[in-house]
Amino acid sequence: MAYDSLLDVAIGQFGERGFDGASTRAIAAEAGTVMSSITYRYGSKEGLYLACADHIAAQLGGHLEPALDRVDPQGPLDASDAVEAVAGLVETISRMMLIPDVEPWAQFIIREQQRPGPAFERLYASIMRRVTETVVRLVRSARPSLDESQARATSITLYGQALVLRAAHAAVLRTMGTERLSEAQQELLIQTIRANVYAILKGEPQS
Amino acid sequence: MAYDSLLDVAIGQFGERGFDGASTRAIAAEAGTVMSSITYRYGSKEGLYLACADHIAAQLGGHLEPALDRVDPQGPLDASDAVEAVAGLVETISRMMLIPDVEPWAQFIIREQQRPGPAFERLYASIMRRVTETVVRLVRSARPSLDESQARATSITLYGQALVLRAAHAAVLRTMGTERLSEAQQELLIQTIRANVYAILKGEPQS
DNA sequence: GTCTATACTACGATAGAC
DNA sequence: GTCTATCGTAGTATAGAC
Repeated sequence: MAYDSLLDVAIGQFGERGFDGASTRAIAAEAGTVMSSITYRYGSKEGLYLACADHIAAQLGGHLEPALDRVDPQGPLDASDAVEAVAGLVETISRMMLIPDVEPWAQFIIREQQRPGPAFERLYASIMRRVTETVVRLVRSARPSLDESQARATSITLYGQALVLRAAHAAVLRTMGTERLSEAQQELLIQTIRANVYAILKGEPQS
Repeated sequence: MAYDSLLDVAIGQFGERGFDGASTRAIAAEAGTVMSSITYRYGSKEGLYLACADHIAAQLGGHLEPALDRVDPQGPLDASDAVEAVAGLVETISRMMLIPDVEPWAQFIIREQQRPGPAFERLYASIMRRVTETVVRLVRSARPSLDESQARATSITLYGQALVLRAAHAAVLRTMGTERLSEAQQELLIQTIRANVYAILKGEPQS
């Protein structure tokens, strides 16, 4: 149990303070053990960091893979079914961004995106790639008039609407005029995003 | 000149490595001076950090205030003019996100958003607030059927489409299948965002 | 005003007790 | 396996030379 506790604490610390800023001593102390446990279990501070990335990827998978499985194995889709599928996926991602538990993961990933290293590689290969490629494929089904690049650009903007809830969390709170998002405010944001997905994917007559 | 150089270097280092990870010695050395200059000029490492926030706010203002001035003093707007104004503002913000010079500022701000402190306070008060409030006001003109909360939620999602270009830069590059965004790819992303703004703000008949 | 020298603290890693 | 003790390095801050 000390095992998982060490990882969870480390994700929080790395996310909050960055790789250099986080202290192995502080991580170990918060997890109720001593610094040399980290060396013993993970070899080094960097080993712990990579183990955090793998742990996050597994947790993200747990949240997203059920939704991905629901749309992934299917063949070519009817356009309006594809719109529905994208809206559902983006909603799932948006809801995830609002779960308190994912806050440390999100901070870790956002940090890692700014200067991607081996940890980002693992995250991308294990879960992010599947999410983006699935959305791109669905967007192409929803709007066949888009070419591959246009569908990829559109997918990025759809993702951005969910991402902003975490990446600019402080600004979101101020814009909504609160210190904590109420249930109703969260639902309003999610339904707004969902409506935008429909507007974006249906906004142009399909050829 | 050593003055500004110290700030620019510090913004890059703080953005990249975080407050704790950045070293005053390294910052001073990269700026061609010694660590004690920082103590002398800014009092402490934290004083330097706050000075960085003010410097960034001033630079952001230089990029955004001309566009804000263009739409701000006007009274109630025709809905389609308001849509046009929002599209122009979001485009300005999106283009800013893609300028190489703003990368260090963006990293600094994103970091600060994850655990906002006094530096975020300064950034928000001096420039971010004006941007968000202006967009909210324009969105309400563009879609009078939205109430205040809905307009705020919509504004957040519009901002998210620009933010993702920086906050998830590594994922954007992979999704677009490149290691650096070409001019054409940048333009594609911006035009996609612009089209989305139109789709979102015109997507519903106005009451 | 800018630098050198230094005080003090905390870091990651390792060796060895148990 | 888990802890204590310790090494070498690097951090911020300060005092004082020039």
